[in-house]
Amino acid sequence: MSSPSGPDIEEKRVTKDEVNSCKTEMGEVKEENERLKMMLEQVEKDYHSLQLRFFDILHKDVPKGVVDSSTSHDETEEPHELVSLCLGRGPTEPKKEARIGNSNKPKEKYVGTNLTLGLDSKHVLSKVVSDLSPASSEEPKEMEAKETSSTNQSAKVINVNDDVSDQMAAKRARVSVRSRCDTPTMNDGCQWRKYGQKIAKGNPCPRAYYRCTVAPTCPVRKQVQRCAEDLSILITTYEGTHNHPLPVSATAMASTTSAAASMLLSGSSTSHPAGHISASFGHSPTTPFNGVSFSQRLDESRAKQLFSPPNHAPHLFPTITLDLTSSPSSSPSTHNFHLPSNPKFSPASLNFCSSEHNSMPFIWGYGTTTTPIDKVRTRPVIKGNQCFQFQENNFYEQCITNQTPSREALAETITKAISTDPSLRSAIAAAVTSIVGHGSNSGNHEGAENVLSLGLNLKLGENLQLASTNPLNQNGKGCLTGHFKSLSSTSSDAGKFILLKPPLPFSFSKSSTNQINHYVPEMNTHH
DNA sequence: CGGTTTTGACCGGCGC
DNA sequence: GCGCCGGTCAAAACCG
Repeated sequence: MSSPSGPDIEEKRVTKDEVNSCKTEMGEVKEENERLKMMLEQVEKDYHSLQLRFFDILHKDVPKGVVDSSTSHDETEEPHELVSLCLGRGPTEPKKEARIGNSNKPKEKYVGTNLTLGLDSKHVLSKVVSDLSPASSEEPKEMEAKETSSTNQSAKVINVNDDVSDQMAAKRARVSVRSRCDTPTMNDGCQWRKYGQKIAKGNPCPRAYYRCTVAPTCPVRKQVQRCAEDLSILITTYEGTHNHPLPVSATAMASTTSAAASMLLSGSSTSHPAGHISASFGHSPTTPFNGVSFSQRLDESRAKQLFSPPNHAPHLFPTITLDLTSSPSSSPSTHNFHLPSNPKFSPASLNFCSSEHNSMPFIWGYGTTTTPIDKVRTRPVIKGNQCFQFQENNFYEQCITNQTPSREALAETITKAISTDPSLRSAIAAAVTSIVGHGSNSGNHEGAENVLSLGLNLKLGENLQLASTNPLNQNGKGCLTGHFKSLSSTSSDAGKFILLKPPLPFSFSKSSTNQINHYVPEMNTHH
């Protein structure tokens, strides 16, 4: 009783060993944190340089008077509201636009500056959106002017850019999303009303036309059609600009498409004025690296093969396609879409492919339809919305097997990609700035570091929380319904989960497991 | 009863 | 000028 027995000593040794191992673990974690900090700093630097570049480009390329008046105003008019989506331009009625466009020969003047597919938070995002496209910042104003007819500022903007906006009105960017989906339509969180259906030439499947009914004046439309080559693939093409706050699930979709669009914009307006942007993430053979592969290429034939929206009329608008279909055993190029391409506006293409998930993958920010929290915990690397798909499965495996070099490799690869790929940078900038702006406007001056971490934007999360209660979001059908329903439902975990998911197309993770452990409790504070 | 879907008609652009 | 085609309209049907 008095002297410690053998087992006791053994226990002490064990605990000492445990302590030591914990210490070493702590050390490793610290090192990892340092690495991640470095990575964040690098991304931050890239972001800032990108921002500067945007300003430079704008000052050079954009006609005078287009940008300035629209960027610095009415941000103070409204409190920090919900993030709303701008997909293209839609201030005027389509028919009117078409007529205006005809008179002005818009097709010859397609430039990136007039394309608006960006987040349109009334002030948060104006910075980047206006950077990407001056028209975008004036767009909501035009709409407000239409609706209220009393906003002087809006009138000013319209007057200043009358010609420009008229031309732009006829030149809207489109975002086409290809996804595997069994249901007739993909539920993207918005409320749509079907107003027409046509059987397009070359595709036995009818094309359905939908109009956004969240707001009566919302000009956004979408077309839904199954791919003739693969009926399991649903192609949804968005066109127009929401002029109302969006439900949470819609913002997720919106930011995804807007990021893709900004990629299109930057690519078409700066680097590749004439052309095809075909950025492929996930299966590119060019830089396969620890399961991470980035590539950007100007491969016309491939772009045509893969990404041309099916049977669309000659594209009056530049179109970017997000390919969310997966091709588990082969590269996306094994999809053989022999589709007409537009001679005037070649489609820009993004390919977000995962190697395994085959329906609406992380692009929406939720890796799985079931118990996302559990997934996060059991798969430590997942940061939720890794929307530029880093072939996450391979990545998981490596990380799970403690191949830390893969993380560094990832950081390196990401950094390289960001620093060398202007399109990617612009897309990232759009996404990041949307959060930065939001955070700063709401008094959270934690900066880009916060922005770049996962689920960091609490203010945004709050907004989303409000939005998630929006009954408009209850379409109850579509292949994303499972995601969004569960995420916005009252069921605790899933609902909480979405609140901290920034509806962004990008997510940069600071760390792995421990990050998430911090992350999850934070979510609860908003519930 | 209000909102949505269906579906044939209509319109405009484009190519020949 | 004509026909083809994509996109939209709008009345009727449908649904909760």
